[in-house]
Amino acid sequence: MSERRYRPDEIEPRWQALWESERTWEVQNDQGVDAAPQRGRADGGPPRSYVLEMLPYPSGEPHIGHLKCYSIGDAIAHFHRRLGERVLHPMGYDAFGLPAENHAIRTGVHPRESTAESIAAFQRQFRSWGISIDWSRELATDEPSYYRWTQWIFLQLLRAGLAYRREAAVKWCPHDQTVLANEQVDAEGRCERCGALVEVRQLEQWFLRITDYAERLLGDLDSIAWPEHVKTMQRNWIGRSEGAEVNFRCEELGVDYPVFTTRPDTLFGATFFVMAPEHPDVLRLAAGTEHERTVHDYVNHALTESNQERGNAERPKTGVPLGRTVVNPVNGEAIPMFVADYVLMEYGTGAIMAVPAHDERDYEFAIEYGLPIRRVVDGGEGLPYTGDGTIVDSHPKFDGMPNREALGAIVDWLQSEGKGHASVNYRLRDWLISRQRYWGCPIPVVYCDGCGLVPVPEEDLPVRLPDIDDYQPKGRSPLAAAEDWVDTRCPECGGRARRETDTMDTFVDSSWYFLRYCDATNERAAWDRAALREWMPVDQYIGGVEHAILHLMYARFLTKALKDLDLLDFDEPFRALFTVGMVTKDGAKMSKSRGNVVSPASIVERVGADTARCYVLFFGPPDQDADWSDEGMEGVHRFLGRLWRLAAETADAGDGARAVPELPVNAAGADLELLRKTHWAIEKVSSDLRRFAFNTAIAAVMELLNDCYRLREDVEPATQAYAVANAASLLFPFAPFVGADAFELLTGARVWEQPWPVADESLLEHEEYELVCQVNGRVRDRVMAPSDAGEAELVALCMAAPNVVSHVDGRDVVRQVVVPGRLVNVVVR
RNA sequence: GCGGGCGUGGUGGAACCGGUAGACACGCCGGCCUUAGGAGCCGGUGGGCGAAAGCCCUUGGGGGUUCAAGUCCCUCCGCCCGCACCA
Repeated sequence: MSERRYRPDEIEPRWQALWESERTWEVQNDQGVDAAPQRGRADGGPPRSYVLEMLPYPSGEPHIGHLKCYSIGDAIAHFHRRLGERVLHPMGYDAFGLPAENHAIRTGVHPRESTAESIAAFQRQFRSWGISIDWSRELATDEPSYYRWTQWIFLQLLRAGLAYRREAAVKWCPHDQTVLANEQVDAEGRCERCGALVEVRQLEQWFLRITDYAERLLGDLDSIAWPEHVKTMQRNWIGRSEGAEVNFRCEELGVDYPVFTTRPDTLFGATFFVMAPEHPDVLRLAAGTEHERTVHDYVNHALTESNQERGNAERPKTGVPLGRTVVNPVNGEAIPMFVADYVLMEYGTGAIMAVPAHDERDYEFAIEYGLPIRRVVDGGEGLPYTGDGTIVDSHPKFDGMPNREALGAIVDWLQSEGKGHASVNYRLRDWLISRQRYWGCPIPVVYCDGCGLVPVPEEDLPVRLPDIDDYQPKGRSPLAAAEDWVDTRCPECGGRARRETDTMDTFVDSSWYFLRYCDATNERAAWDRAALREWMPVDQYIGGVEHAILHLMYARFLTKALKDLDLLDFDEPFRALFTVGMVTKDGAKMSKSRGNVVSPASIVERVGADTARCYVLFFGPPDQDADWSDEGMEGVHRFLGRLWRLAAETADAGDGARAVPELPVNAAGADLELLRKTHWAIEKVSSDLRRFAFNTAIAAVMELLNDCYRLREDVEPATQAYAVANAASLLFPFAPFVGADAFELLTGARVWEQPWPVADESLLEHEEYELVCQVNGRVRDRVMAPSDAGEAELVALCMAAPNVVSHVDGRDVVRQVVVPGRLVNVVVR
């Protein structure tokens, strides 16, 4: 036998070069304008599918997490291609963003350069990994040819009133010197990027009206095939609450203050009223009262506190009286007003009715300040009581009713009296997209002294990001320093105007890139609608669970907004989602500071890309976190070597006439056994691929290969060639280089041009099987049983099994449970 | 506190619908081949008792449903994730 060695360093570059020169993975859009074929249409050619992994943020070199994500996506893409579908599998880069700018601040290197360098590294490695990308559609969000259309989308939103500008209390990161979206502030009130404690500032900012879509963002979750935990996270984030809005009137000022409550059934128990320190009327209310000074001080103190301090539910409740009262509309009672920082301006109306008997926070406050507590729901012992019960001491109309029932009745009554109405509240806030940073997409508006805010005309797009020298954050956008750029003409009156100097949150860029891939080179429009009809929505989206809220919510929102603007034809961008688990090392997240980073490039250099790809798919279910181990990887490497060598040996031993092997007929003995194993593996890998069980799919190919080795002395050469070629074919989606090379050695053919193998039903069946014989549920013996045996025959076989006989041993047989194809359980007493 | 998930050999994991627990791989042990091997091939490997046949135990703990439970139900323990002063 010749000494053949598996040499990934020779095999892999050869196939890379072929796929690159032949542009193997490119797909064309249909050109016919009228055709605008619907996806999957019977007469529209092969079915299509759109397989997409989240685009990477190019910073430095790709890491193992990228390798895992793109190995998953690539396996799915290959599988669908070989099932006969036309697969769109593109790639791009989320190239704007803070890290590149911070790097520029440190080194002076322009973000465009460092980003381009990183993109080049990603391109190199994606090719070396053999990811089957349609490179003709490649994009980067920092290219004017891309962000031109990001700006165009902004203008459409602006015109529709979905983008707006207002002054607001916003989250400000003192380190990065920029405002942040709510979503970019973590639970401790820290900037998600740099970890600095976030402050609150009043600033004029751009917002997108995502709250208009809260109900649809929530409801449409039911229509998409996403992991339940991601849907749950989005539901929590949207935070829908049903209740009522009720007006409390301050007679002294003649102003109505609406409050939102989820418990209108407890309205009669309201004994005081609380406003948030940020409420615009707080100072006005206190003015002229003896409390003016203390309110002023309290509000000032509250506003300077960090979110972290404010957000701590554990600390004692504080607040001060406003010296005013409001009237409870249900009973005409005047109750005192307070300002307290446990009431949030961002939620509801910034004011609450306080029902200390039935709310823990109000209770705590009432105890602290000696306020009356009035029970109106009879139920469990002790106060506060937040459970259900019977309404008491409220109003003859409602007393005695179960509180859930009273809730609706009270809302109806309020509504008929004009004192309130049913209402729904959301936790979701409008999306703040202004960033006082340089490396982002310029917001395409100008400010004219005469005309005010003027959108840049679409024909003048893109508003190009100018080059600057000084990236140092100064509390306003570094762009403000580019005077030549800021000074411009008003598109309406031609007079002097100044450009908007804030840039957009990078999440805007990544909220529509999947649309651009469908028509990536279109210079006249962001997309041709027919191109979107061909590919969208994405059939399978793949990416890290860390984007469960931010990116995935924004992309859904923008898709719905664009549909409402009649710019596309679907409501949801991603039909199915798969979330990729993290790769750790020694149980911890890989990081430079820990020194536990596994570099894909060095792994590929050492053992080849196939081993690296197969291993990240083999070492556990892909949606779970998994720990990297070099030893585990060696096992996969050995397996690939075994496959390749057996393919080479089998080819060498043949007569040189290579062809895709046909299924050998009339096989028996070892030949039949190996053919059965082959078809078992075909079935197993196919079904495992459909459920993203790559680890068990690869294990099935290992089993097949183990049998090829075990039986190789006993089978015909044709049988062996058939089995090994199928092993290579099944492995191709996970290890494309070895898969293609081994298959070619045996057959002379290109494996990716072969249809995915189909298991032969007759080979999946056996004429007999091992029947498990149980006595009282415990396995006592195993006997061979004919596959077509009836229940009576199976019982007889089982009862005759030696070890069953000894366990039954004259005891009474109560019953026999037969599971054909599996077991017989004899129940004795 | 609310919501979601998880707990299986020395290790990563498998068992998809309640039906042979531990596939596959790592590690370890043994054999073969070789001048040599950190190469390759073959075999063994949950724990206990036993010469063997076989028996007993075993999926975080306890209880239950069932002919049959890793899987379903209850309960407790531990871990992970998301949300959280959200009215």
